[in-house]
Amino acid sequence: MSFIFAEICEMAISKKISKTRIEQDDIYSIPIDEFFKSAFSVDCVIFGYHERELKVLLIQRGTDPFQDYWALPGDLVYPYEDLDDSAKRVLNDLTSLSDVSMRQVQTFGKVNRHPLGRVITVGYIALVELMDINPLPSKWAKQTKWHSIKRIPKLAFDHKEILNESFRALKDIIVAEPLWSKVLPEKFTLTEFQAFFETILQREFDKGNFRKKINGLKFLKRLDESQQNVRHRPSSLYRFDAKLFKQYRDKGFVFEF
Amino acid sequence: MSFIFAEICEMAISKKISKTRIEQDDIYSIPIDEFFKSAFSVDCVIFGYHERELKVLLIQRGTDPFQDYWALPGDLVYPYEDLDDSAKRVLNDLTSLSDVSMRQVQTFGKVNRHPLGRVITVGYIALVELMDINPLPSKWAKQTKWHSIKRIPKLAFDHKEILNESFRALKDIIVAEPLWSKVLPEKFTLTEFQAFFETILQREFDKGNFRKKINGLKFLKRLDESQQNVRHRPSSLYRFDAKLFKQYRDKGFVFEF
DNA sequence: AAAAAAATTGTACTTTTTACAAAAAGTCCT
DNA sequence: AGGACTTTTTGTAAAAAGTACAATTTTTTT
Repeated sequence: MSFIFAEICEMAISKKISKTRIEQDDIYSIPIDEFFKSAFSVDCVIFGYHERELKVLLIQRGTDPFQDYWALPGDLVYPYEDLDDSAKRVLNDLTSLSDVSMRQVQTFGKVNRHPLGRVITVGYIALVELMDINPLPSKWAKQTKWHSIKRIPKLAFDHKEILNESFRALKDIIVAEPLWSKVLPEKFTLTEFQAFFETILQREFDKGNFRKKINGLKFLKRLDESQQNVRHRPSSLYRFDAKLFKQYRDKGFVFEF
Repeated sequence: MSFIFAEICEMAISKKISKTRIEQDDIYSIPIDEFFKSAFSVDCVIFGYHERELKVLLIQRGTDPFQDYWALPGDLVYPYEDLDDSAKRVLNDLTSLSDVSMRQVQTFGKVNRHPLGRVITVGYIALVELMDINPLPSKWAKQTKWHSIKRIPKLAFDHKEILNESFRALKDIIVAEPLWSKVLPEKFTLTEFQAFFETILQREFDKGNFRKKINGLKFLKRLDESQQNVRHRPSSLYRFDAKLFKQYRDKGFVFEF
């Protein structure tokens, strides 16, 4: 299954669906049908993490409006589809990932945010390990590419605003949700663990103090193994225990940095 | 101007707009128009605070579906209306308040959340001083009433879930936004200030330690006045300085309890 | 004048944070 | 083998923040 938003846009242009907007005060003079000449979409901010680098998966639009602009992947919500499922579908179409949870961030509903009609869009985010993914080409996009969060090009529609809010939301979420477990290797060092937070929160921590803070968290289980093939003192490896973490979170645990 | 959602529902029943749902996998077999047979609404959780009491403004539905059930006030988003404005309109229709900011919380988009068709709804919250308001009767609701947050009746649609998420969001927001300034008298005592947080966060603080924590916050300006007509030692009065608070917040200030 | 009520201040103790330093455990090079 | 080097790991002392109360103050009421 693949995206159809672009095609609907083209039909909208030719058929002039929803192209005229009513701007009057007497609500009763608006035909009932007008309330249904609108659509909702989802836009997905897919963050990719790999070795201290945070990137965002963008597509380059192949059709008007905003032809050739970079944009967030997204699509209209299907009539028989739950909103959350719709975001999952977009992710799956683009990356073939199916077990990644998408998290709702915010809804954007300015009247003129889409030039072809009334489209309210819901922003979703996900965080994935960049190397797990081979972004699929999509017939309505010229290309699909990872962009460093530090160098985002001009984006179509209000996608820059959506991205900004999403990045802010990501920072809030990683202190409460174990997103690192989807992104770090199964066995990881505390330095890698720290780097994850430093990259996303865009600040640095004192090594000793960071360790002290996470020391005693039982869901980070120290193994009897060490790093191999490093040219310095090897670090102990740790493993994430999802069950124990669940207990922590149920009691209200969040990281506090 | 008044609500029309109920009327549209009735027309939907009689005309059977959107009553059938497509449940098939081949997206291309869905007529394009079907994508536009959907609507979005806003639902508003209007919290009212007054003297250590937190309430929610609910309406009792006068029409099907969910006739006689209590529900959150809400309406369809008009075709020419920004999403945020739509929430403001609902608040204004109900309370005549126009300068209260509504804050978006979350969007609810399950396919079957509305029995008459596909309606995605966006939840908004506001906090107001209960006594400032004389809730207006509305012709499509049997009555409008404040309900204590501790005794919420069974609600229509998925409104209980919306309310739960909204209350959680309110707790998050009051540590960052000066909502108390909309709800406390212009000159207030530190005890009143403390009671505000205790009521909404549903926990108690030590008097002395609470004062210590907010001591030195320059946006709480101690006045040369005291309480009058109390049967005990009168408390000093304080005033909120919005300008100074803005400086604090711009530097990332939040209350931490 | 004493009692009562709540505001306000103080105090001693514990815990957490912060900034650094020192020690440890490997590899690399001569 | 031994020292240089790099990074991990542990430690430590001072500062700051949080906690649980107790004592004091200021007013009204009896």
